[in-house]
Amino acid sequence: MSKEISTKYDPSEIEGKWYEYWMKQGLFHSEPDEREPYTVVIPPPNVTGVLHMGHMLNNTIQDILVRRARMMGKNACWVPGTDHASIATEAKVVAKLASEGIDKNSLTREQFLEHAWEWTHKHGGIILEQLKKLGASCDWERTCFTMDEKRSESVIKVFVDLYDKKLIYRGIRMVNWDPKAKTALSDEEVVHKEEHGKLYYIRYKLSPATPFEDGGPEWAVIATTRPETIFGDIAVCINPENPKTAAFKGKKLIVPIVNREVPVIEDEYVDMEFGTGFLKVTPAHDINDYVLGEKHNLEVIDIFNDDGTLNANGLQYEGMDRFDVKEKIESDLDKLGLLEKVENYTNKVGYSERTNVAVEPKLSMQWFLKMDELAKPAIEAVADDTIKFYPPKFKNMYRHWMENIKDWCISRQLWWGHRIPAYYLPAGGGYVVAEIVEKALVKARELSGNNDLQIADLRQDEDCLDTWFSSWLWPISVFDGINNPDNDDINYYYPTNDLVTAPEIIFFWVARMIIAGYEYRRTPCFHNVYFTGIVRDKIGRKMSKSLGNSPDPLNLIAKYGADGVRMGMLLTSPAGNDLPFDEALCEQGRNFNNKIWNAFRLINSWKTGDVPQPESSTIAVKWFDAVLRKTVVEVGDLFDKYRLSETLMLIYKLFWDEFSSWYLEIIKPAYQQDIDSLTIAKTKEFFGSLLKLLHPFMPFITEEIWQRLEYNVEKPEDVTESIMLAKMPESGNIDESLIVSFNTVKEIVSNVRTVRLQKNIPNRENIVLEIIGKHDNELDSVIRKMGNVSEIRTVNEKSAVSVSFLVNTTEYSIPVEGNIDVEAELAKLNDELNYLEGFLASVNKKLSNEKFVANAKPEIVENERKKLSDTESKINTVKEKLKKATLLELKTKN
RNA sequence: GGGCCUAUAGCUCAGCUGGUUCAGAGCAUCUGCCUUACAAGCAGAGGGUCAUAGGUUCGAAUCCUAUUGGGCCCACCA
Repeated sequence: MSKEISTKYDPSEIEGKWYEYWMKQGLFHSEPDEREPYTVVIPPPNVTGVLHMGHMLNNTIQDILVRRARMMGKNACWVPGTDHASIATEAKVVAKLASEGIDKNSLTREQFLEHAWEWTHKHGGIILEQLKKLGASCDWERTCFTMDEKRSESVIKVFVDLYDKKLIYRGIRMVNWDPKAKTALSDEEVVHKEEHGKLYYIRYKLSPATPFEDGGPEWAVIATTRPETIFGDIAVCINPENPKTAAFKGKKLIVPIVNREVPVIEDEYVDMEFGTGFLKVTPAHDINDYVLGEKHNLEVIDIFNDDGTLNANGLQYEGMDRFDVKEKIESDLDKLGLLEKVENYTNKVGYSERTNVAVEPKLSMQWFLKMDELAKPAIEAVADDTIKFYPPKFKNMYRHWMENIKDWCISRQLWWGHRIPAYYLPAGGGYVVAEIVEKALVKARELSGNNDLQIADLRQDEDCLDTWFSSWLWPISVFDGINNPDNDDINYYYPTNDLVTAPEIIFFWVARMIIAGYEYRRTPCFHNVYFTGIVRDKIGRKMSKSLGNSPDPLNLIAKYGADGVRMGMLLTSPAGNDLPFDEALCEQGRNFNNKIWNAFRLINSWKTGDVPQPESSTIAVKWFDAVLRKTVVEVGDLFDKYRLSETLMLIYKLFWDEFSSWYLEIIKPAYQQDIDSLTIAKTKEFFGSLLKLLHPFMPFITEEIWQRLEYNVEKPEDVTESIMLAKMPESGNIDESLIVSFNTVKEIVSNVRTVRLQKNIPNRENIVLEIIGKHDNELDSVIRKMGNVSEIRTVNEKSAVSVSFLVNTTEYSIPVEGNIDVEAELAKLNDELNYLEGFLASVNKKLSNEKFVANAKPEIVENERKKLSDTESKINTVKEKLKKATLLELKTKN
């Protein structure tokens, strides 16, 4: 190792080298064995996605947990994979086709899927390669895809199973319909825009069938933003509590133009303050009206074609576009004298993200999963902490949602996904559900009693399943536990241990996985859920592609190294809190890398010689050993609480402050002197322990230095054993008293340094330290070395010209040359006295308060008494100093 | 509108069941240093009425109530 080592740590070569080495050695791979398993399944990113800061954070945390578990002697297995993300991927493929001038609607399902697979193969898995740059220690041999063979089979199997359990049913539901693309949209694909529209006040005449006895009003006035939907009106609703509309209870009204007689119904849903208090009920074209309609058992009249024009229910308006009808009907109503007034009105209208046309609520037949029974064990598991949430505040949210859970609409009008295994018989003959079409045929023949039915007679449902319907099985399906519920992997690795994910998918994903876990394994699917925050930019905006405010993680890695970026992310991300990301944090991470690197350079440069161990080194070794053990305990506690930021900060301080600034400085031999063999051995051992503690956070640099430190090697091929296989340091007995007395030493040294700075005494210049009072001299060798003190002597009277300071109740004094600023000294002492006397007064006040002495716990009262005596003694010392200083001032003046 | 969370140094956060780890950490700032590991560094210093107003208590950053500000989730008003 005679080669010059750079003063700057350069991660660029090192990181790639070690990742390759780990892979080659198969260190990420796990097989069941007799060790305790530790399992994490990755939240599968979109198969065609690219790495963003959210992934960076999420996967860094997983890697930290996994690497630590591995070094704690567990058989750690982190299963990676990707999600087919039906909506997002299909949208991307549609857009790509459109850019080539191909309309999705012109393709058959098979043709489209061919394009989609092509796209998936081309862009798929890029993100997994990016994760490797980050250092993710996933078991890549186990990589899964939600649409690969085993996972698809699992999904279909579960669908059939739930259907057979009568938990899946078909039902009508309001979907967001895009009349231009002629497709249903998910809520996520709808953007709400403020729109300046109109509010129409329309007269609905009273039906002659239900007249007012004594000549009441001729009509009810109804305010609506959508007069074109009157063809679908089936009722008018009022609030039963509303006095303004009470006269119309039980009456019937005539829908204008349509001339349909509809009842006045009553429901609390109606806002008494809005409009006139009358609400027209159009169940087919408004979600709330639909709910009302269901509740009151109303007929549903759909008035639109798929392209947004009116159908036959629109009477003479049939074939016209919805927006044209709106205008036409306004003037027609006006002509009929049924339009009372029109007001300007601003409301929010949903637009299709893709085609930018107003979304039309539309009823359609969908598949649903009954949730209430399935949810029960999942509610309990979180409530009783069988599954723990970090931070726990999300328990409330979870419970609230789960207790009000609605049936899950699992069908999507998309092609990219798992096609629903339902097969329709010809001519309204019903349908059957089966894993494969051959089985479906058997069932269909049974159902119809027609043995001549052929596969070709069956028509498979066009829809595919919600993406989450495959991801909810993820912790089970990655171990093939659906298809082979008793295989070795699932028996060993399941339940998984920790899940790391974002709180925004707590319902989409986390809750449903828990449900599936109980339904298919009767056990929790994981024990702990760590919720990360949202990565935001400096001004607090969520990082997103559309805002363009997200740095490219790979660029950051190139700039600061993966270890640096990992540390940057971790420094500021307590569980569940948002992470205001700032590149400066990566800089801090990089700087820390450099610090570690240089500590290594220092130790590496020492030559071991046949010299005795200096007393200060003996002490330093004992002391650091104690501090290290103590930190190991604290690190364990923090990990148990998933307080990763704090853990990293703790190790950071251990390395930077305790190890580098104190320990290394104490044991550092004088220039060109050798170090003793005892100290160097212990130092390397300490450094190794520090590297191990740091490894989960900063895998690359720790491996690099570990190899050089332990084995003096430069090439990975020379390696005997990776740090990944090393055992985490253990705590053992901690010499607490040494830590305490060392802290006093630190304080003394720090004061000495302050005096040097204030009095312009260069560090290389020796000083003498005088002690007035009680002092334990066991650690004096450390004070000598760190303060560059030539002599420490106990005196009764300190030197006349000196600067002194107080540590605990002992006064320390440094004789200085020349004059000292007595006035400043006096002022300082007076300040100190004032403070102490004020403090004393407050302590006295407490102690003279009978209620305090009577009610407070004895140890607390005792403590106050101790404070009292300590403060009194300090005051005496300060007064003494003041007296002398005053004398001195007089002397100098004379 | 319903529910949940939150407010502590310039920034990001600790501060556990009220009382010496009660006002703390890192970063940033300021001062002095190119000291033979590291200027991506070393040594030192300053900085907060713990959002506001009440209350409980011998004692409140900590518990309660209200107000204000911030955030999140759900439902979204014809």
